[in-house]
Amino acid sequence: MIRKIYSLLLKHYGKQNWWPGNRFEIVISAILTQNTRWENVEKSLENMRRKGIDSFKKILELDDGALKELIRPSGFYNQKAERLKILSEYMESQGGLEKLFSKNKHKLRKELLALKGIGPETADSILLYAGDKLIFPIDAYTKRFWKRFFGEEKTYHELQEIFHKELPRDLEAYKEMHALIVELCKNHCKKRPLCDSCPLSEHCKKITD
DNA sequence: CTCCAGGGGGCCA
DNA sequence: TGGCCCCATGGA
Repeated sequence: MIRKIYSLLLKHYGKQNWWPGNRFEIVISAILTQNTRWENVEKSLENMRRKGIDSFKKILELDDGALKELIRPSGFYNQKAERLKILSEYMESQGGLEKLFSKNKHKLRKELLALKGIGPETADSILLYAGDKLIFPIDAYTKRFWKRFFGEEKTYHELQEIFHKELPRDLEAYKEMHALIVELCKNHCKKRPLCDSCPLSEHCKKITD
């Protein structure tokens, strides 16, 4: 069923091509986008580019006030500035992204989760989109989608196991499916589902709370 | 004006 | 990953 949904969503919305940028930007935007609209994250990324902040080393060289100012559009800038610093120190201690992502993915995931400000979704997004690891991130949209579609609430781990078991073992499928579910929910899985025009309407249970 | 976004930490029971 | 509150900007 997951594969069927994937193919329906792909046909309806097309390829999303999330996070086509470089690994550095993917990693920092994983923090910046926490509970924040992507358009606001782009403003912050543009601020960083304009100042030539293109490495974790340069983030560490910024004083806290300057960093907060650059990322202000993404909201929660006090805590996100602190979290970017912590993440940058970790990244610098690892000797570069190549070495980092050559580690065992489960070991790396544990290390990321141990950092303040990195929870399951942020860690898994970094591993999938920056590290090209076959790990499927579960976000609020995915939980909402599952509840609408199958009528049951599942935990992060339960949902992740389901997608890992049923999705094609294919990086593009993982990356696209996560983005496609977000696109679907932005349009159709809100509090009041708009089942009629939903591309999955024929398969949806039409849960209305 | 209100609502909420591509979460996570801290704290509590 | 229990539940609740907090963090903050900016678009609709």
